Amino acid sequence: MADTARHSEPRYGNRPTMKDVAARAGVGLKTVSRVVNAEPGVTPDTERRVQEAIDALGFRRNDSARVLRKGRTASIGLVLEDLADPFYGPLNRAVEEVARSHGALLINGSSAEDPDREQELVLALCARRVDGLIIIPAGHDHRYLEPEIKAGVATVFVDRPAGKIDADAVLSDSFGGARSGTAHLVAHGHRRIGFIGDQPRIHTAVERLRGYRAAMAHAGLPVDDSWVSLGTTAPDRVHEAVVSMLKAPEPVTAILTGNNRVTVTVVRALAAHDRPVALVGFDDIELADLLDPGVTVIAQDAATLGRTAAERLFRRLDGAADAPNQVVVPTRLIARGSGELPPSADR
Amino acid sequence: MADTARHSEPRYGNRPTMKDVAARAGVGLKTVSRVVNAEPGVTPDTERRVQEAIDALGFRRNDSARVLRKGRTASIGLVLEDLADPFYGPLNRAVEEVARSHGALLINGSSAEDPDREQELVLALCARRVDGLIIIPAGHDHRYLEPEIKAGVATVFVDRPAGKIDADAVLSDSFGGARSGTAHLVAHGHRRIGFIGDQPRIHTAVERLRGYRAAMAHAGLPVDDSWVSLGTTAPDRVHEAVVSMLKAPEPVTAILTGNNRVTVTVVRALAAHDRPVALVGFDDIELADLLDPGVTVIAQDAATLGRTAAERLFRRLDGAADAPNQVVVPTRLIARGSGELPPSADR
DNA sequence: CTGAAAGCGCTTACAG
DNA sequence: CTGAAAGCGCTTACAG
Repeated sequence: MADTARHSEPRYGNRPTMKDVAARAGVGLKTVSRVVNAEPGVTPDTERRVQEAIDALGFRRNDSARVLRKGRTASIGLVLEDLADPFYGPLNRAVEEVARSHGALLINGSSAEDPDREQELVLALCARRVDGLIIIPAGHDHRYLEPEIKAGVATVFVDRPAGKIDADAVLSDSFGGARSGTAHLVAHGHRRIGFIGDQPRIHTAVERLRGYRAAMAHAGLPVDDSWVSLGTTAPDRVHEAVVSMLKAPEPVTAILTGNNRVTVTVVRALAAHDRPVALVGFDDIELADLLDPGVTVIAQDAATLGRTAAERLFRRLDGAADAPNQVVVPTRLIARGSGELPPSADR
Repeated sequence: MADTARHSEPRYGNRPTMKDVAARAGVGLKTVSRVVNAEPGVTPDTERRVQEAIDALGFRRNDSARVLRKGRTASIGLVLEDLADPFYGPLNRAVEEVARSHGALLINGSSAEDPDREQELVLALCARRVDGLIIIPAGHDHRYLEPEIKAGVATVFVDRPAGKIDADAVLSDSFGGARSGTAHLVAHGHRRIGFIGDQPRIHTAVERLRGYRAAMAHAGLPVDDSWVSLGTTAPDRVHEAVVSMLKAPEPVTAILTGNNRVTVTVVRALAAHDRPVALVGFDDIELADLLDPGVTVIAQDAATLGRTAAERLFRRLDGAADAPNQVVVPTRLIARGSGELPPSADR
């Protein structure tokens, strides 16, 4: 009764509050709260009066205030590498669906493969007090997250593991996938096989290289340094790598690529090449079956990756306190033609 | 001094607050606030003491509480159709970049082309008091948003216009794009051209159909009912549409598709067909240049769509109060072969 | 330079 | 069935 109507500074809006509704309906604040939250213990008549006031004023509960009092924000953060990368679309959507089924909203953003930007974004999300975080890490040192995790922010890494901290992670079987893709090429008669991957500071790039090397070693095949190229996925860089591998005195007869962006560029480069070169790509790509030859790939299940990570997160939020663990999601080789080409006649 | 340490209920965490920091540093709350927000008027010595307390406790400002007091949440909502659809990836990312440059976080979600889900999501975002909304609408009646917009939630529609309310919108030139794509096919000698589009309740689907019809009319060509098929983008549905158009006594010799998902299915269907059929697709698709023939498309600029919408939104938030308007982003025809095929010999 | 009080819009824990 | 008071963790507007 003391401080009724001191209007606030120009904010974006000037929305009615529960206090306004209470005043208009001639009831107490708590009664409005009961109606808004469908709590029992309100006579139909009172409820009707409150509801009328709500409708007349266009009241909508401010969940930001609610959240402050309740302690949970019912929101989770998802930090991925690039919202525009089609590989992450299904992962993003899968996380959203799980969040939705738990009544939580999804805040997300791109790290742009920049560790500083990742940290900035993650900490901004912590400051907003998201209940949990799902992170596709760009950096390799996540000790900055320790105080947050200790303070109760559930965190699950996906696609790549956390660096220097012990945390839940859901990963694709990069090593196994690359190994089986390479073995597939070997089985089709190739002995000089190139590998073009992403930057070596990216975990999956290193794992896939390891898988490639393991398969080559298993087959008793040497790996020439010039057959391996790790770097950015910029088309120019990848294109040069292809050209140099094919121009060498002992040119490769097959190539294994480290991810979808590399695959696309390699397909373009090979289309311009005179001699057929076999190709197995990591990650499935749209229309791969319609190219000539169809592109043989090691497909990851991005949706399963996202769903598994989100389910793990909500289990943590529901109190699961077991030790952090890693889940590995299998990959699947899909033969479509490019990986089954025989080596072209040795010069 | 009265209510020092009454520990709260089990929430997710139990983080230190400014009060804790103040107590530990032996200063007032406001002094902590000054240090945390880098406001002037704190002696170096005091600042150091506060900073030490912050570090020791692992304090991080609760932006949720800050936001409640300040009135702006520094977050915007983006509601699109499907986070997994590659068409929306670049749009999503473009919105994120603009938001980021304004210090705002992005909350987003999928409507799954369901008007009820759209409304539910939008209102949840309003309850969180996002400063603004960018919406790719699924529904056709947005009057439910009127109280929110009146209350100050800036809103920009993108890709499709709002229904039954006057609001900013940023759209692709669907009509013009479809018209020029159709005219392109006519110029290459086609007279029986099919159109396979999305569901007629989707604005862009209708506009593209209109563009198709306008071009046909302009060329003095009749349009047989059996040449037009609107419906879901489910592969089965689209496949059937293709088959039926090609089986007719007067089969079409060219097809214009209404979006990327339809295009992909049509490409697959045509690959299995004996006779070449010309194709122009709405939306560019990855690897379109590598197919044989390359797929001629009407490319939309999804990133420009997103960037333009987000910039409009922040201009509104900065006070721009001019009447709602529509911005139309041009499309671009990219000839790659499939749209330049001549009509195959008349039966 | 520093801090106590009031308030942002809700919910919690009580008391009637 | 109903509501006044206190509090969530900050910032605002003052006063010293």
